[in-house]
Amino acid sequence: MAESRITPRAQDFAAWYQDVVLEGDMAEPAEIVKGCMVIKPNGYAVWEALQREFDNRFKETGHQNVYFPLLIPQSFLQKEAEHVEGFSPELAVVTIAGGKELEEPYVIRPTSETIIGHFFARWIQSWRDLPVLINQWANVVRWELRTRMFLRTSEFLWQEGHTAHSSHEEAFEEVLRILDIYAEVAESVMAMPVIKGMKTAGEKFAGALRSYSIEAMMQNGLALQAGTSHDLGQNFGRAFDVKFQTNEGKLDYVWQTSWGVSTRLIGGLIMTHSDDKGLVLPPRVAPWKAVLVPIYRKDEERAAVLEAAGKIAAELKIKLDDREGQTPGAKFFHWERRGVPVVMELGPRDLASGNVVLKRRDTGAKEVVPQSEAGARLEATLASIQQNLYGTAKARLKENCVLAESIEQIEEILTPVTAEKGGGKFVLAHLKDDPRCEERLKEFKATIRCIPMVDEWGGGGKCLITGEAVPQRVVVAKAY
RNA sequence: CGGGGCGUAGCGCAGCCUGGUAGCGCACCUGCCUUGGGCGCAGGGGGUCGUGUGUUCAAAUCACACCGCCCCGACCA
Repeated sequence: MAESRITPRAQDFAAWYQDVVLEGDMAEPAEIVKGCMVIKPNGYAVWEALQREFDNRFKETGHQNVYFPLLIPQSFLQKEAEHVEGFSPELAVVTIAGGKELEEPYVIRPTSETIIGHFFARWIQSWRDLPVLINQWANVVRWELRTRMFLRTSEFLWQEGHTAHSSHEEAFEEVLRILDIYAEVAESVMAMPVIKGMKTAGEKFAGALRSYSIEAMMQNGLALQAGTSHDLGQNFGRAFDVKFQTNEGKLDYVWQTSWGVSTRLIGGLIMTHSDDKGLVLPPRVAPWKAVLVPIYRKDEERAAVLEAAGKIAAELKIKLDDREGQTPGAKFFHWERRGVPVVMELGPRDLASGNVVLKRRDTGAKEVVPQSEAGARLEATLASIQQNLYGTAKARLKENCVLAESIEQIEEILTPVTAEKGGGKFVLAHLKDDPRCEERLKEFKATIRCIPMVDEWGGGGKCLITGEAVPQRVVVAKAY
């Protein structure tokens, strides 16, 4: 009967996640292409919603979209020492094209700093050419050993912003401006609370001076890096000879930034809100805000109900599920699994009373409202769902941020944590940004996720490993 | 890439040990009937048994190799 094929979260979180993705019709593994996935309409529509939100904000802050080649000469990667070292293991390389071995192989872009650096050098001569503020929506390939749909696949979709500035101050402002945009979209659109912070030297982008990220907490307590913004300093400017003449007539290398969010966000969205019944989508990213299911027994009812339902659906701009041969019950389950925020019902009883039934996905609560107020009630309910999802996620994040005063205590908190079993926490502890600390944490598979930009955890102390004074606590967690 | 599991109809599985030419449930199609949380009955369609090689009179079944997926580990958005 009403048997959910979705593994309960408490039983196996990793299996639950996969079930939700599949049952929610978001994506499926591209079993013929290793480590890749097919994003299905219900999943791609969420990506399009996110694209719109980000793209609008990028445009509002002066960025323009561009497109650079998928293939990058292999030698380009090697121009920045740290960059090549960081990406080499995961590159896919094209060595043959047009039936002939290439003189110089192309790598399929894992990210575009290098090829963009090359063109920046051609475009930029004077301080008057700066800043350059561009963004591209693209696919990238990083050969991953272990993949999970949306969270880590060998090919994924993202946006990568690349900017060049005449001063470090200006570049750094850009880095933070973008990080704010990422946090704002995550929280207000995706209803996914995040912690903004700086990455440690060991976790930063290969080739960057400093990296910043937003870190979200999944329902199993694991951390998910949901967006990154990098201060590249002059590293790529030097590597690609991107020089400009200052207004004092001197030559200097440009100061660059790069920043990105990917389809991984969808994985984060799923693991933040969904439940044992399946996908739960915040209204602001849901492909369908509401679906109307008509209910009827006899042919006379059928005609009347469908006519009224069609009118309501058209008026409210929602989907009418008028498929034949499916019972209403089957339809309810269908849309529930797919995360539709509100499912409305209209049957003979409602026709007689002039009402319509609204059922919200997050709480499962049903409400009967007059048809004349349906539009207003729907809007209010959607707003309430959006708020409720954020509130729940925010409360979970708060509850699962805990303090620790020794490395053993951190270990004790995080050791039982796994992706399947959950139980994860964000442990706030005094640790220095130092390889010795990260080595120790690695023993129990935890990492310093970030050094929060806003310290809500009581300021400085002594590093639990090195004993040196540190200005604030850092976030330690197990992560995807 | 190492360890473990899996691969048979769209999905979930049985059959494999003990070789003899493929079956069940759901889904799908047709008809009737039903429809306020996964209706029912009757009839019907659909499978290179992941791929390849080998053993054999005969391979889903035995052997070897490869591919893919899932979980665990090392590497990462």
